Amino acid sequence: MSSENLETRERILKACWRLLEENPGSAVRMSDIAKAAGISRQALYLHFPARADLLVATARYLDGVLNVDERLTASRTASSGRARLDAYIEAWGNYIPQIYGVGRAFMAMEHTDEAAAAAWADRMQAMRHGCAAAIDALVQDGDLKPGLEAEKATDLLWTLLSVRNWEHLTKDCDWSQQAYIEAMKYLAESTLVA
Amino acid sequence: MSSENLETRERILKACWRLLEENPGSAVRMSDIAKAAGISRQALYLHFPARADLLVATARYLDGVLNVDERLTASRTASSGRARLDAYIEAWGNYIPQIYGVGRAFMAMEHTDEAAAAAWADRMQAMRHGCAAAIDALVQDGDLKPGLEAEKATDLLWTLLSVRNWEHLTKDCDWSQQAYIEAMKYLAESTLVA
DNA sequence: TCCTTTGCTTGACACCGTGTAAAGTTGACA
DNA sequence: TGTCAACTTTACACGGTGTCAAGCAAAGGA
Repeated sequence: MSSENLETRERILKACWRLLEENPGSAVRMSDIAKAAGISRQALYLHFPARADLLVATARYLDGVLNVDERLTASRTASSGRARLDAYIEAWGNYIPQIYGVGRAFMAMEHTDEAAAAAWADRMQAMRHGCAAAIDALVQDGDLKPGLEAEKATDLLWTLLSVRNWEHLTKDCDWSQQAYIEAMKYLAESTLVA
Repeated sequence: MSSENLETRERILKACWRLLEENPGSAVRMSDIAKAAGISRQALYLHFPARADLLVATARYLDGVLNVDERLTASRTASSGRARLDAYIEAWGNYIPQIYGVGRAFMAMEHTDEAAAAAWADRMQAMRHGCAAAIDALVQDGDLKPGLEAEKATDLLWTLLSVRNWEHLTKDCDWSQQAYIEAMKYLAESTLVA
């Protein structure tokens, strides 16, 4: 039964993920997810007491399936600060499209749901740590732009690499993923690197 | 009666503006606005058939009161392309905080309300024209970064100057307005100007 | 003076999506 | 046989938007 439980749970998470990927932005309701998972709406609430909880679980599930840690730690092995910055931009920038559906759902809820806002802010804070580490590597090499504090540089990189900016460039401006990555590298390099 | 009508309308718009400024992000309901304007909720619907219409009218009202055109056209008189870029960043960047309340309300509605999304997209498109004009001035001077197409440069500037980025830096990163303006000028100059 | 129109009020209600509550069904397993 | 766990069905409360209908008060013209 407990295994059945886990199977159902995973079916829910997969369904949630799929629906969010398919309709990024448009409202995906609890009833839609339940239907897609092949269970009743109420069974869904037995597994996840609130919509925000389901989103958080889906995000964690994605982290596991997509191997975030591995992707992002790859950038840590870079030899120089510059290389590390590039690797980080590439890793994170290519991760965004895969979490975009869930991220968009979080961002839509942010305005109304305190828990969702906190969960998303938390994930973005974790991303900021990656930015800080990349900037730190630059500092170690003495390659941070002169006159720029590490803290400010981190904030700038964090802002540049926001999901919103990715959305804006790839959706509103119709840029390719590759063009986005290259632009981010260019922006980061020309504003943060000595 | 017609003058009374206009007075009421303006009272509504002012109340709406004030409430959105005071509670940026938090939910401002139609009933809140009606109460603040000193009328019944239904009278509010007599003036504005839907929440989105009220937001649109409030935005237009702000444009008039705050003299957007004058602010933004000031940048057109700049002597050089570089100066014009700086002037535009300053004008728009200092305009953002004043429209932030309304903007935030629009952005919160974007996900659910088609009309609101279109209205906000329209306003942002107008802002893009300003970016395009600034980039064009750079091109005229032969000062656009070599290898960078005008279209791409416009998209980049448009993205950099998004309300989201202003929000991120001043709210999430706790930057001062001045620091924001300077950073934007720095980013634009070092990535777009030859 | 009466009558119409205008701008508003009060009160009720439908709709939608989230979340809660309660009672019933099914199958595994001791 | 009985219990428990996972799930189902049905029903409902709540909050916010938007609609509908009836009524009221004051301005202004005949």
